[in-house]
Amino acid sequence: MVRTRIAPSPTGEDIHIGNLYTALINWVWAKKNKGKFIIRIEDTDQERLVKGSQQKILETINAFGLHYDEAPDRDGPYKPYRQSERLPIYKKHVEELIRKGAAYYCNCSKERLAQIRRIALKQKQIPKYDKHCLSRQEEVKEEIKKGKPFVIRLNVPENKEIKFRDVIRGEVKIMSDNLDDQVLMKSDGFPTYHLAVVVDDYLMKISHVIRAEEWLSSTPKHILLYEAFGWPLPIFAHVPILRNPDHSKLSKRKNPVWASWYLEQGYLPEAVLNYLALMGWSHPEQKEIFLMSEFVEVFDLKDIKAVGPAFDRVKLEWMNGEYLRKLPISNFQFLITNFYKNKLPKDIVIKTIPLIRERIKKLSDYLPLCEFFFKKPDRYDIDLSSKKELLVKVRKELERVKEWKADTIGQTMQDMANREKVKTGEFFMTLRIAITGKKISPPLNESMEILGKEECLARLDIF
RNA sequence: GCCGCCAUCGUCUAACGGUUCUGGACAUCACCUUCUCAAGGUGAAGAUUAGGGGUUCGAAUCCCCUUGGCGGCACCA
Repeated sequence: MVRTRIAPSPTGEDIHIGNLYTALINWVWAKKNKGKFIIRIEDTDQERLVKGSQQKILETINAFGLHYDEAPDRDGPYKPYRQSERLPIYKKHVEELIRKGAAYYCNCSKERLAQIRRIALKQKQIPKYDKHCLSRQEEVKEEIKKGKPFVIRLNVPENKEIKFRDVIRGEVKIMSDNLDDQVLMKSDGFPTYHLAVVVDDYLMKISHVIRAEEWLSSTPKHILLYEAFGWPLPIFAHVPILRNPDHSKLSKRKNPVWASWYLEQGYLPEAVLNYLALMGWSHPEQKEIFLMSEFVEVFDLKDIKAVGPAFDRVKLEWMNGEYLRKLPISNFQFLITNFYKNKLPKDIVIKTIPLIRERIKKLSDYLPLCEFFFKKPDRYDIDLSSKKELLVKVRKELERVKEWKADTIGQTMQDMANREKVKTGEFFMTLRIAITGKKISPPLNESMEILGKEECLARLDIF
């Protein structure tokens, strides 16, 4: 049984787009194998906890349509799915490690820790704990009994080669001497990530640990824990980290990173997911646009590349445009009215859609392009004061149009332009500005038809 | 600094030792279409496959070194 999981920390205002990418890969792999996709909230850092974060993260994952099987809000056979509710479990397991000699108590002061760190740095060595407390365990235990704060550390063996296989990267090797005696249990009684992740992944029967590359270097520590517990290793896959255009790690400064931002901008969830799927992976037939169902069909974990891809918002926009253009009109209408919180009159929106579907790349492009349908222009891109004479004539001409249809309006205007010896382009631009206020608009004749005769004449009256 | 991962057009990628003077997509540019902007169509430009050594009859593809990018080195995840 394939069981995958994402383990977000509720320390931000939403799920990071990079984490959404990891979620997608976990999700698709679970689906592909008819397995389960689990969400576990890793809230072991009490200081960085952000209120409402967990709920928002879950909400966003749902909004993107990544269905999950087990989670804090969904129950499941291995609950609870929030680490802060699993404290006794970690306590029990860390005690087992102590009995086995794989972990030990430490009550070194912050000052001492800082000092050995300083010295190591000065000697250009890896800053790591010097196992000072390991040789005085009995003493430490006495002090703990008296109420002195303590932590529990991983007892990293010396000079041991640690090897593991990563689906995406192949065999990864590292010498244990490069590893620190990581704190497993903090003085507040909460586990650190390293302990909690191993214990939970095992207890929750996670078959594939699919997470971002930033975890690659701490995986050896986790291997040590699996070995100490005598547990079999899950399959590891470290997916690439999404990058900014300059290839630095995707960050707030250079790109919007909260996943819901993309929804708020009017990107379609399917389009974002489709784009994300193309990060480090490509369709076997080189297709760029495909349904998630097809993605599930053809995806394979081992086909993901280990390179850090740049997140290109321009290509995302293109893809979103492709998705919008393929939408049936009724869906489109629903999305637009919904996007604008049902404040736009539906009947007009639906009429405008054929005019703008080829012109917008995201839902938020709609209003800037179509605002003139809902209200008179309050400013004009070009000063029309020199065109008054022409516009007065145009008004008279339009008034005589009996059948208020795009083609008759167009024909009438074209004839008039010819008669007045005004260049077609110039003529229509003048009229466009007068009606819409903008240099860029949907096709004019059709727009005028939608606006209606009365409204168009009214907009010309002011000249 | 140490450890690790990675390296094909500006960007995302294809190629799974030989149908490749590297193919596609986005972006760019030109032309066509056109009342604006798009969309669409056609085409162009863009990569001595980071550099250097090997292995091989043959290397973008395998190995080594260099360089560069990224990640990690917390009582954060």
